[in-house]
Amino acid sequence: MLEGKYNPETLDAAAQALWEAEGVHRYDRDSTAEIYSIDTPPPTVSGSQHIGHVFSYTQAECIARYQRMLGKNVFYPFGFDDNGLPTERLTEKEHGVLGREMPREAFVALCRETSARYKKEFEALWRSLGFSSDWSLVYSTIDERAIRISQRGFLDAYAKDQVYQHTSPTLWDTETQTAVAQAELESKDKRTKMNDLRFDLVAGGGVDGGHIVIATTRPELLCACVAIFIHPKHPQAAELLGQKAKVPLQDIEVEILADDKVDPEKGTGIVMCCTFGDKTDVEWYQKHRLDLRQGIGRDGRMTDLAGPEANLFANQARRAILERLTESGHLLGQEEIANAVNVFEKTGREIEFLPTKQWFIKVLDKKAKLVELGEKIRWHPTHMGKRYRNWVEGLDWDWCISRQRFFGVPFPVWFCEGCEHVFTAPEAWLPVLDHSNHEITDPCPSCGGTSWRPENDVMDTWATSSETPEINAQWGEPTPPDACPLPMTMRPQAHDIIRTWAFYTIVKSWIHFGDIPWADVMVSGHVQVGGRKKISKSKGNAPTDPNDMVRDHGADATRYWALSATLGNDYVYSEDDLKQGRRLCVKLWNASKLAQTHLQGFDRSAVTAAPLPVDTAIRTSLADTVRKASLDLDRYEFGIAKGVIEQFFWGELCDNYLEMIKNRLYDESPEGAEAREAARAGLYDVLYGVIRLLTPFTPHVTEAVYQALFRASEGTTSVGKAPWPSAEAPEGANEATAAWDAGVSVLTAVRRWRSEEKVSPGKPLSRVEVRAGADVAASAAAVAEDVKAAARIAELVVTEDESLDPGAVALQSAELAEPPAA
RNA sequence: GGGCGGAUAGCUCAGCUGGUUAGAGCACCUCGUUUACACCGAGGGGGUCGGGGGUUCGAAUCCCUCUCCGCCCA
Repeated sequence: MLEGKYNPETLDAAAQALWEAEGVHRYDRDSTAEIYSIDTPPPTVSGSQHIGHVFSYTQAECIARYQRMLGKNVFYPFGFDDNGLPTERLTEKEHGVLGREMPREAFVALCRETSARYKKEFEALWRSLGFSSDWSLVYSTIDERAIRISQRGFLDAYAKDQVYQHTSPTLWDTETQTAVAQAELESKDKRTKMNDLRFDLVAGGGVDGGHIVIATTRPELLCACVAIFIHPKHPQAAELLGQKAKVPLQDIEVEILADDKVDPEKGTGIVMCCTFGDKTDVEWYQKHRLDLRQGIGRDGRMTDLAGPEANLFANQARRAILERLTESGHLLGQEEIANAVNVFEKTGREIEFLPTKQWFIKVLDKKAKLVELGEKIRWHPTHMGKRYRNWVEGLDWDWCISRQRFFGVPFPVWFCEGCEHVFTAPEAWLPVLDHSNHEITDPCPSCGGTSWRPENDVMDTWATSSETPEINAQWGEPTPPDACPLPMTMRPQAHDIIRTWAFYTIVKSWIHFGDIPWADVMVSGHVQVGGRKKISKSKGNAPTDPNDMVRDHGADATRYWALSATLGNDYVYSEDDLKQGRRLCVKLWNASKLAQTHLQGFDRSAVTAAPLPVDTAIRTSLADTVRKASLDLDRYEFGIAKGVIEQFFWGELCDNYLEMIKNRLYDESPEGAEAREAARAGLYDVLYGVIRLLTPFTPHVTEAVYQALFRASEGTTSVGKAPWPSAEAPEGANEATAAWDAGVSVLTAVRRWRSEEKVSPGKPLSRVEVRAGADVAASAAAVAEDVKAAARIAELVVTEDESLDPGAVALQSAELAEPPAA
């Protein structure tokens, strides 16, 4: 029974308890139905979830529910991305420790504890929103299965020659002291000084009096200067090429070389090359086979090469050496400029380039193939595919996957101490959690040595999260009890990580299977706050906490908000949407309570009465709504679908149909029995239809209605397992709809008259005459009784007026009924 | 500088394979408690669809251009 007012607090909990107890959302491993699998993004366990998570995850959840109601076997797992740097940094912050300053085992244990705690919190939020995930399929990227599959993925790539180890200048973060990948960079505008420095030219044995001027933002790197470059077409090129210059304050003479990468417009058109100030330096170092003079160490401090500035951090060294350059007269000028620098997204620190040995996955050699794969995938909205393509085409580096960190998936690899030959773990050893648990008994096949050194680096988080389809499919596992086939059906994710998560996943899938990882990608937008600002943790401008949202507005209203956007578009947070969602739930609750009073003891299967035109018309409208909503949901446009459904429910079912059938419903006389039965059947059908349509959006309130009014007769345990309603129009749809339209036109005319004349809708009218256009005049009679009921008219006269448009109605006269005697 | 979006009512957004007087919700104004619902109902005001060109019988919709905003890259 539906009793009292709509109360999401009790109703949400009851629905969720039912789903849990009945296992409603279990993936059915024995089913032969078509599988719809979703590669859910495992949220990063890095502190707190914000409303952006609720926004995008709910959008995918809506699709899961829709597909399930279409009869598909929905594989909808949940995962958590808890390995890697984000968890390390959270743990370091919470415990006031530094991973590199404590024993590795102890730090890893702390990380595990931290991630387990947050995981619990995360799961509680998703459950409170009514997510229809199969919680038995949950994974975490640091659990044994994920590690095993991640390592299997690495070994597969290694065996296929898709992974290599290489010492080269690598993107390096000096705060976390690890290599990072291109995708983890952000560019930031910084105010800095461009310094004009005098470099004296040397000829023969010494300075000959001539000099050149070089502009640099990084004078601290003078100690690492290895060459000077000039554009071959620079006016001074002919005279300077082949000469040498003395680096100010350093005991270094470097050659002046030509390269067309020098921008002749920038600075003086002559630049120094240091190892390494930026990416161009790296390119020149490799192309011109320059010396290596490493000025900055792994910890961001200057090396001994810096002389007096050794051990200072780069920015301190910059100040110090500028003082010395001023004193020595080498600093000729300074200008404040805005300079775009690359920083590591996790720390905000400027990236350095350090020559270190790292593991790389080959991507540059397969750009064309990756573009092609991207075109095989259906991107929703389509323009997101262009972003992927744009990223792939702009790649400059292979994918560096090794990190000099602690809490991550170990490389299942050892090196021969004698010859650095690589030993890879056999399959039976996976997961390799601790290298010391395994003993290599064979001698090195290359040098015969017997001493092996484990690889202590760990894999970057993305190296594992790029394997989520494989983790879901339980790729390579001995007995896959609930695996889904690959490629999966759909990947939901936000647009900012197309360049990372989507891209890396496609790379891995290509390497492992030569195929796409999923057929569809559903790309959601971001939540913004007033003024189209990005929500960011650092600004602390999140309008609300997701848990508060659910608590204050209910799960369904929260979902309603998230499902009000169009796919891929950023959406400004608005509390109005939450209120509107709540209103919809209240409306559905109240309409259902009305239905409940009239459907007591009603047996749908025993109905013999023929439907009246309005009953057929509302069924027709329902079918049309189903058709439209399905088309939108098929293309992942949940927001449009929701609008269509809402319009049907509120604007047609509540505002007109319920009003029109009220008299019939309340009429318990024997003469009215048949008309009443037809009305009850109509009410039953359209309400049952509309709660099913709304279930992907507001599953809790629709579940309450289903359990109270439909479960006994329909049989299915949950509305979430009920079949999606049919889009097939009933017999006589066209005539009925014409009659309905005529009736609504008359009804609207009477309502307008009441409003203009300030006559309460409740006051009965004894007689109303309207003039009507041809169409209305022809059809109105068929629905006259129901219109009279809704409009509270005793006698209705419709006269055709050829001067009116066919669908128009003009009220001619209306008479108030005598007020009842006091 | 390049790529991709966006700019429509006070606010948040639909509409954009060109075609009746450009829509919705909220907000605002007027009226009204009928036995599902005042978290309601009825009615109403409010927009030269960012600016400027062009194509067309006809443009919010297509083309060009400019301005501003967001994301990604350089």
